[in-house]
Amino acid sequence: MNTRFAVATHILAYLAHSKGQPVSSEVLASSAGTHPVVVRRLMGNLRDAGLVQSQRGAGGGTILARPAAEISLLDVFRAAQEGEPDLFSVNSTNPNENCDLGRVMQETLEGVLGNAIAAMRASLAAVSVEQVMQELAARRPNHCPKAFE
Amino acid sequence: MNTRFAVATHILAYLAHSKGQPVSSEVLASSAGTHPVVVRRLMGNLRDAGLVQSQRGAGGGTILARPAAEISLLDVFRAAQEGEPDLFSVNSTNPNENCDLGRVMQETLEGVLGNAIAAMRASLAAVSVEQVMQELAARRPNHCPKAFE
DNA sequence: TACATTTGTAACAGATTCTGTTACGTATTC
DNA sequence: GAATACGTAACAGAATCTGTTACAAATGTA
Repeated sequence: MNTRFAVATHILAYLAHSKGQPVSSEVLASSAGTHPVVVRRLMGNLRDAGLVQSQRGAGGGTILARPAAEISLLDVFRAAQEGEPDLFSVNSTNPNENCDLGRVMQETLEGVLGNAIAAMRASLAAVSVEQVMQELAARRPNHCPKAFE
Repeated sequence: MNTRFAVATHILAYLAHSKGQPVSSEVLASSAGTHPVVVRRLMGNLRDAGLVQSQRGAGGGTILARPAAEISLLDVFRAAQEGEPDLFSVNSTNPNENCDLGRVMQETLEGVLGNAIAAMRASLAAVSVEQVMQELAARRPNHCPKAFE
């Protein structure tokens, strides 16, 4: 699993914490331990998914497009992985041989994994960004004022 | 997800089908659509996990080390990914800054995903290699004699 | 014994992916 | 008009994955 999901969740939890106040990509990148362009790149996905709104120019930045309680981690996961190869797909080799055993194998495995994938999605859908933000705040009482305040 | 899981399942289903008869890496590779060395490399993992037994020399090859009904896809998954970075781990950046927000975030996300991962493992554990082999056989009545017989 | 077969393993190339970084145009505020 | 901040393209370095070659070791057979 790439870092997109963790960074996106980090960003959204931060935005949930600074209610309404636009946050710049530089501040978010500093908190998430990455580069501002990486944040802005991810932000494109979150914006397309309707999770955040950005504003250019001095004093600009990004805010949540809807209440943090109404953004699930499944929303975040889908937005972060949008346009990427499906993380849950069963990769097989076996291109277009004269035999379709590869395809049947892939379908069989996908059928086997179907229930597990649905369970994972349901688990992500049951947790909101606000819950994550509150758990983070609870677990770090007075640390790192620069990173998450 | 890399192709190891699919190839390993393919190999074991094949071995389950050719009961007791050793199968060479060349035949397995031809069926799985990959290279014999790839099969032998994977076979090292399956051997270490106690799922197969190999024999060198003329007439050698690989056989299942225990009945196919007693090998779950969770066994296969674990063996195939052994030594690889954990597929379910939440990768975050944030090395060793003065602040441990990255670690707390990772722990929080891993806590959130814990139930989903457990559900996925349970789903894999509930399916045996024999079931996969039978489903494959049922879904391809008379095709590809060279690939799976 | 000599030889063919097959595994075990190391080493490397090519492709792909991911992250970080630089660069620059555009929009917005003061 | 200047400073700020986003949006996006482009590229480099690292890492990963798969396929491939090469070769030693083991095993069965003539």
